Amino acid sequence: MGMTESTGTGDSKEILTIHDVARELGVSASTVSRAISGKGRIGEETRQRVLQYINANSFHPNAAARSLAQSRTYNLAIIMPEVRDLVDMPFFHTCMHGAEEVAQANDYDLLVVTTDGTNLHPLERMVGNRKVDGMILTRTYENDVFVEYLKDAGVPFVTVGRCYDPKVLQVDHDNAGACKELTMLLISRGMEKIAYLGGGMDQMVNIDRYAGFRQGYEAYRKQPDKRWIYTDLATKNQISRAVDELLHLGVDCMLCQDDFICNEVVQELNNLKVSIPGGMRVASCHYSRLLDNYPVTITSLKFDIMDIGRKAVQVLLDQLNGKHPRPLTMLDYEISLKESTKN
Amino acid sequence: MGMTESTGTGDSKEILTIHDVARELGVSASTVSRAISGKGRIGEETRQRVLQYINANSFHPNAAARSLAQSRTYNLAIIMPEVRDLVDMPFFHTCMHGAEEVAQANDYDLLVVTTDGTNLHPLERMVGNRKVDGMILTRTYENDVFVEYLKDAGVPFVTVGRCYDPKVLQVDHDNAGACKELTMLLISRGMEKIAYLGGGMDQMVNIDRYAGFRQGYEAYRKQPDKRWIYTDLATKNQISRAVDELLHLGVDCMLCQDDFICNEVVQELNNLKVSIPGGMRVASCHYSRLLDNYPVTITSLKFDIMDIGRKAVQVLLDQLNGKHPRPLTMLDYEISLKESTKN
DNA sequence: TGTTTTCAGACAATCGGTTGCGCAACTGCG
DNA sequence: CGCAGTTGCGCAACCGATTGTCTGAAAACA
Repeated sequence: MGMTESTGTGDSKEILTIHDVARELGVSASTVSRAISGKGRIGEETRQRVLQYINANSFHPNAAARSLAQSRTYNLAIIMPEVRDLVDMPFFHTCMHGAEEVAQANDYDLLVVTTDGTNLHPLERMVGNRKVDGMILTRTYENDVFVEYLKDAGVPFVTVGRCYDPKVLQVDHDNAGACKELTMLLISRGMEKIAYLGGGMDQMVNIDRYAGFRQGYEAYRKQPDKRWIYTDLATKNQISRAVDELLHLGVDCMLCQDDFICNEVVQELNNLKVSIPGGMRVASCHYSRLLDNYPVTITSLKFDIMDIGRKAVQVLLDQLNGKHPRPLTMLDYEISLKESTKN
Repeated sequence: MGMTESTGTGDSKEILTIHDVARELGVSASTVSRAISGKGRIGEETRQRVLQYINANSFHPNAAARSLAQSRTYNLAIIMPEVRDLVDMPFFHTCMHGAEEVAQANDYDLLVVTTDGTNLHPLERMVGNRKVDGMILTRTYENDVFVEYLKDAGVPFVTVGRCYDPKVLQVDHDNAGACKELTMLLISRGMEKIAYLGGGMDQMVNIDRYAGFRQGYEAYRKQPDKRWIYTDLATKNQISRAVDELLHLGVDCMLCQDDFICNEVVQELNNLKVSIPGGMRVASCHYSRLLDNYPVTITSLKFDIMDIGRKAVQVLLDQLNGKHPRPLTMLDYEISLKESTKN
């Protein structure tokens, strides 16, 4: 009843425009627009009438038209590395879900873009396109091409993990601080000779963790022996060999840069029938499910990864809304003290 | 030299419009548009001149304007489950990357949307919004709310994995066929008593695999003993107990519904000091890196997960472009015959 | 050379919102 | 009762592409 001029087929795929709504309510399109946005002068009564109609008929303003008029897309892009190194992917994916959560809560949408880290084309297209209001870079290198490009294209963006340029918006966990605290804790528990097993020193996160380890020692005015320190581990074999050598050097504890290395270390110790923590103490600078498979629970640092994505979007939205967030956002961590370092 | 009327600040953040290009070349905007799209009447010479200018100045037509005019966004959405069950996430993420790959290759962008599988609001917004041309549903249930909603909203979409409605666009691996073939292969290798370890029978994929197992037996006009069959395994404990019981029943081989179950089975056999394949044969209906950790290599079915995402987008784009793809796309599999089933 | 056909390309309307401006009605105050 | 100030809302000009229609010139034909 009362359908004024619909085609009558009731095919349910009709999508309303702001003009339809206006006509139906006997007001002008601009009034409807103002009712929705809440901006401009509009009577409270009319506003409610419009809002009610809109909800009842589940009207949503056309995104393209809105974005053309406002020069704002309500889209963000998250730039992901290629699926090559599968070990790291869970990190990026978790991060992405965090980002998506906050984006959705703010009526933004999230575009995923995969790149090999060198090819600028996809980025150029998105920038020229104006398809997004801002971007999240999930992996950056020293003197990153993407960072440089976005900087002088004037596109708002935020990096996940520390960026070499301190002026750039960035969100990171306090890797250095966390590793320092963990190292100090181990020392305070009587471990004198702590070995460090790390690698991939071209990545910020690894640089920071290693720095934290050294700071932990320095805080006690001590120094680790050079022979206890590995910063170039890449393959499983290298890790096993390092474990062997460290056992011969008689270290008290093996501090592993990440869950992957820690996993190998524990397996190697198992192979060698070295018990944990009886024969050797082990700790990891990053927790993941990989460390759940052992009978002994592993002492580790816990970082909430989703939070990194959440915070990245929050900071980016602040930026877009003209607030001026501090460039560096540091996220909290948690030290999970378990059996593997009982002394 | 030769800059006609730029502001001269050279701030590099100026973004060209089609009109800028037109003015610069002394043609009309419509000519530029036609040069880009290749549609409509346009001289080859002019066309090249425009194209060249566009490339040189890396001009990209504004996405919002284009999408307003064409009623086409060149966006697709992929609907992902919440991060709850972490075991399954790699599947969805891999799938997503496949989708993104093909989308990008076709100048489409991919929006990620996370939902709990019941809340229609995000979907309604995207549909009303007209923010995407089509959607990919990564997880569907019996009588899925999303499927039903999209069907009668008339939005093009494709499901990853089989859908209860055969008319819906869907992409899946031939789970039933693969499991049938694997079962037959095992029987042909002399395994008479094959146990099946599965669970989660509310999911299409599990239903199909179990069906395939039965078909494999039927093809030989044989029947597995009821006591060899588990279709309700959920926890690690249940799996260990099943393994125990099956050992007592003296089965020849344990066929595991997925990598997760297989992992547990192998670990339990290890615990019980049962050697593979000496003491027991093991096969998995799904390969993953989980199965790489053992000294013995595991016979399994290999499905290329990225391919599912790729194919989903291809099919969806075909649909959008007016081709009429068959509703069901079956993807190929590979049987990886390894030591764990040597007889 | 005159007429018809072909073709390149300009003009203008359109997509569906947003927003500055102006007009009318209403308020309050002297 | 008159005038300034406020308020509610409509008009119309955008935003930057696409596309149907129209024109003028060149090509083809007689």
